[in-house]
Amino acid sequence: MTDVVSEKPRRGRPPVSDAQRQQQRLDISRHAVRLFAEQGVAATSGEQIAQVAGVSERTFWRYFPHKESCVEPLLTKMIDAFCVVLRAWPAELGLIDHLREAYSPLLDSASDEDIAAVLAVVRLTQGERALRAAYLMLRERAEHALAEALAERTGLPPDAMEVRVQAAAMSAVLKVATDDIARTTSGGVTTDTLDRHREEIARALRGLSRLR
Amino acid sequence: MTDVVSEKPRRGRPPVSDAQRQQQRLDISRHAVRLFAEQGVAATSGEQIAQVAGVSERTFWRYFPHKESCVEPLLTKMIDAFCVVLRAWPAELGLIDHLREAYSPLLDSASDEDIAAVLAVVRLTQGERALRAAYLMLRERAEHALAEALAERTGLPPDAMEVRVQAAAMSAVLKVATDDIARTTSGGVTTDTLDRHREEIARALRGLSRLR
DNA sequence: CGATTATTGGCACTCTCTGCCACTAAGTGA
DNA sequence: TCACTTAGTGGCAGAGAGTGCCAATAATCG
Repeated sequence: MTDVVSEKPRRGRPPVSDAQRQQQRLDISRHAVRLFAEQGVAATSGEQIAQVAGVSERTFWRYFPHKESCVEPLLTKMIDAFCVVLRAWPAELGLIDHLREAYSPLLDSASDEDIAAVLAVVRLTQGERALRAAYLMLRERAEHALAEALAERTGLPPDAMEVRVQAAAMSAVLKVATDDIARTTSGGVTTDTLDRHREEIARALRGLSRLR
Repeated sequence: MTDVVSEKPRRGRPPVSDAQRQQQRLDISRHAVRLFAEQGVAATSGEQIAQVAGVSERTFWRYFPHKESCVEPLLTKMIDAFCVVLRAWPAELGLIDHLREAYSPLLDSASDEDIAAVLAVVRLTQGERALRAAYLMLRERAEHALAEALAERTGLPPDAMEVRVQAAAMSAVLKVATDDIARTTSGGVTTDTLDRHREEIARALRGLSRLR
């Protein structure tokens, strides 16, 4: 017994790969978000989402423990992308400059439709309390990721007060900027939507440091 | 018709005063929070809360549209108190100094039991997702109040980007500090629990301004 | 193919929350 | 005091959210 966990003769049907599961979730997510936007969250039943997504209601509830978590896959896609950018933040560069350099590629990594869908969700959260709550939970998860990136950068432990405070502040700034972009971007997503978002973030970060 | 709204011959049973309604909500809230802490949120049914609070289940659901909103009255009591302190923040004083002067009276305005209950709730939100979501929603409501105070102080409109950003950042700092206090305060509430909280906030605010 | 394990779908059930209606409570003017 | 009017309460039925359980199916290996 050289390795406790590797002792796997592996018989029977193998579990579905994690990537495939994520893909399936994302798929259902897109359907759900469309319905949410068209009819509102309350008026969209789990049964209906399952139906348009082509799965049984039972499996739908297995993929999403709560109805509102349908927005999760789409939103985390965007938030995770931002975290990747953050983690690549070189020590010698200011954050704003780094964003200007690295944030644009985000446009390429996601389809226009997904970006539009994400903005639609954020816009929805302004009026739908349940969605807003789910959204805030996701942002807090992102806050932890942000704290880790910050910790790595500064050498402090990720649960150090200073790290957590700065992560929380940056996360809050991101939230405000994103809300603003979502609110003011009514129609389709053009190339400069994300450019505007990046500049908005940069501006907000500058505004933050002016806090006395 | 000197006044459009005052034209009220007022017949029939008058509505209960707002204060009375709040009191009733607070009352139920205390029962609910105790049950939540003892058994967990999921294991506590609306029927049970209604029973120990001495109202019918139907009226309970009228007072609280969602089970988790039972924590609202207790939490807003604390958050509102902080907003009052903020609104009294004189222009010539630094925030940290102002807190040191004005925050302590909070101790007098609420009973020890309520303070302990609030901390218990915040501690609960660390493990109970549904409660955390409700908590974050409340904090966001507080964020708006904070933005208004900030706007009044600076003369800017409350929806100006700079105001919203700073309010969001301060709100986030408050959240982190409160989480920390709730986590480290295991037993009873002593006089210096809030003192520690105040200093924690002050320290966090200083840490915030060090963000580059 | 047969054994084995993962995933799915169906069914029944509990719990949350709402609409509706009758009933009681608390006031008004006659 | 009695009608009258309005507000709040409780009961009941029902839709929807979500879960546990089990049978059916799918995927893999020998």
